[in-house]
Amino acid sequence: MKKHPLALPPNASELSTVVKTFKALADETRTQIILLLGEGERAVHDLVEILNSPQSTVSRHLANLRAAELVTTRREGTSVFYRLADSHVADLVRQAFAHAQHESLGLPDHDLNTEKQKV
Amino acid sequence: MKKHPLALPPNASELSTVVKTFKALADETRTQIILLLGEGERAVHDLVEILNSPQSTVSRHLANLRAAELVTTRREGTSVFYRLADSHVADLVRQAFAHAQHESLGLPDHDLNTEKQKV
DNA sequence: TTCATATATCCTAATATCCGGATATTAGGA
DNA sequence: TCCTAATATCCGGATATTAGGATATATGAA
Repeated sequence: MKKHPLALPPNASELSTVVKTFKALADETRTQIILLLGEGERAVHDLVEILNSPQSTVSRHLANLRAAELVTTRREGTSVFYRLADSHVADLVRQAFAHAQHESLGLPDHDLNTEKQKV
Repeated sequence: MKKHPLALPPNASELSTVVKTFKALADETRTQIILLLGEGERAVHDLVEILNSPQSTVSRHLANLRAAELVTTRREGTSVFYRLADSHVADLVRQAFAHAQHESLGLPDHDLNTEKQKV
């Protein structure tokens, strides 16, 4: 497959959307929620139990993901079920994890800090 | 293709790494830098010019990306060239952009807010 | 050594984000 | 209507992130 040159000035609106997505995923609890929802929808109280975190906290994170349009809700009685808005997000997170496993082969690069130890 | 169940309790260290990566990408300037480096290495002063942003600001963002181990440096004389640490990050960003383009088909979902307009 | 260029880091104020208890809000049942 | 379970939102304090000018550091040349 050819390597796209990544058209330079990225569409401002797209860039904004992308950054919002990354912001939404830049939190352990939220990333965990995405992983969980990758297995199927879940009611809030289930997530609260699984994550073992106060209800208000979980709800806040869910609201965050909702605002970023990464998840969707469905109400059934008094419960609200959350699910992924689409499969792409889960793919993104999976890919990030795949990459996280790879790393570790960290040749220290040019080592900017220890440039020359001032005594 | 089969759907992986996404092994539940994600390895704590991996989760941490993933979140660090997302945090690093959760900024417009830094995402733009990654896009630029996706085309090849660049010296800091070039990035400063392209991004039209103060040198200290660009350098700070580069340090951030360096800390997240997403980029690598190489010095040549007084200039420092930055490049992607590996191709995965660029893939991740590309994928995020692809997703950003897709969206827009936003059926309002269950619309939690406008549940019932209190007058 | 002195100077100029290119970078990195320091410092401070402004913002943003986070947590979680307290308090709404909503739905359904008695 | 009153009560309870399930959620969402509010609030205030703690922490983190950001921007950018000022300053320090590194490199090469004169």
